[in-house]
Amino acid sequence: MEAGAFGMHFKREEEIYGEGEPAEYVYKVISGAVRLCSFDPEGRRLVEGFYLPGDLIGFEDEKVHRFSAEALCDCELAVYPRAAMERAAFTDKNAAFALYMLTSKKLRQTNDHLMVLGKKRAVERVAAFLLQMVARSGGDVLHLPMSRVDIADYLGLTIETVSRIFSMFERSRAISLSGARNVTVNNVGNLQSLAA
Amino acid sequence: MEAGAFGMHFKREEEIYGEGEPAEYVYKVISGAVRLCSFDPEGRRLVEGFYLPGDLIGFEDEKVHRFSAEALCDCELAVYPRAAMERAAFTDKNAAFALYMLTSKKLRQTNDHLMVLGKKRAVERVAAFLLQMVARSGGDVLHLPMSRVDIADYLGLTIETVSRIFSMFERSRAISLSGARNVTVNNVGNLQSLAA
DNA sequence: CGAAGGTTTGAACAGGTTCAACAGGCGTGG
DNA sequence: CCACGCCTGTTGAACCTGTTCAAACCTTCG
Repeated sequence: MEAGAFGMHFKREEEIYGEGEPAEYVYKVISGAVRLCSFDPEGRRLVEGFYLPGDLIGFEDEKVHRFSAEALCDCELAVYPRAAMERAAFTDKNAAFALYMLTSKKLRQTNDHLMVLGKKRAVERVAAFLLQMVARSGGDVLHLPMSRVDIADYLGLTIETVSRIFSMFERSRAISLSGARNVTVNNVGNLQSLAA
Repeated sequence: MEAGAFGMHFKREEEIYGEGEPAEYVYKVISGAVRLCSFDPEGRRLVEGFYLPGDLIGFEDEKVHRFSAEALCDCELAVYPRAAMERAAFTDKNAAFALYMLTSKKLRQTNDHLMVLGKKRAVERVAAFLLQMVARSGGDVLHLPMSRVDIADYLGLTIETVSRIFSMFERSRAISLSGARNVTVNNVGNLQSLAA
């Protein structure tokens, strides 16, 4: 998998790959952050997820990307030709097994997301989102790389609802805000009980 | 994969396996229908999907089932020991690749479900559900094996909303009902435009 | 045949959306 | 380096979709 890898830079809001394009490469986020999203026939956008350094994208598709990938901020990616990976998966049992494990993990994450969109109220969704960011960044002080629109489209809500709930959390001292994107989570337990 | 397979029968509402149980077997639906579901900490139930003859369940988990599987009606399943499959996946490149393809397909389905729960209105969700049933049964005359509660928990709605929308579709002649579970889809195009 | 559970329907309610106006921060250019 | 302008985010109020609560109606299964 390391063979043939090369680095690539993308600027803020730049498209890494588009929905429907042939899946030629797999990418690993080195620095920065990426969002995956897709549009329904009415043009409504769903954000599938956010990807931080260490995360892999582009492998979940078989021939064609079912999401578009966009840089949330300037970022650096390692790029792997997909053909080589497929070939490896087809001949090397370890590669194929690794690919299965990867897809299986992605499926697990998607199922969690499904539970959030299917059964949680707005407050629970936002709390779950913040907890997820805390867990992934490994600290209580967050600099969110994504906008309110991105969060809303990820949680199946509107920007107004997300914004209101951020404000509500700040009033209840569960979080502190300094600017819209700098969030300190003061009380993880509090959020956990809100996330249900 | 065929080696070591055996058949098993389950009665209506019987549990095939439970959430959290070690994933010892993989099952293929031979006859009848199955639902996969899981519960959130508050006890709210999400139905992950419905499985009809030919469908495979239990393979998407690594060690422990993340869903429980229950028989919607009396049904017959082919059972494969999971250990053998894992072993095959670990040693046989074709088996591992097949498992990857299977998981990848499941992931694609889950992403579609995600779009429905994240971005569709109630009418669109019910229309999408009916269209999916038409596509899978291969005919316009459906006998739904699942209750309104199951449909509601699958679509992230309440039984009342589902029931009302079925009635609405009947009034608009898009479908005909004879009993709650016998649905004839009269106008697929109509539903498609409603599903957005 | 009768009881129990599932379904339909109605009416009131509420959470989240929509529409609208304002505030604030950030980047850009002077 | 500051000021301006735009874009993002916040807040408010009215509205609407879907929920909740409640009652009647099947229907199906023992």
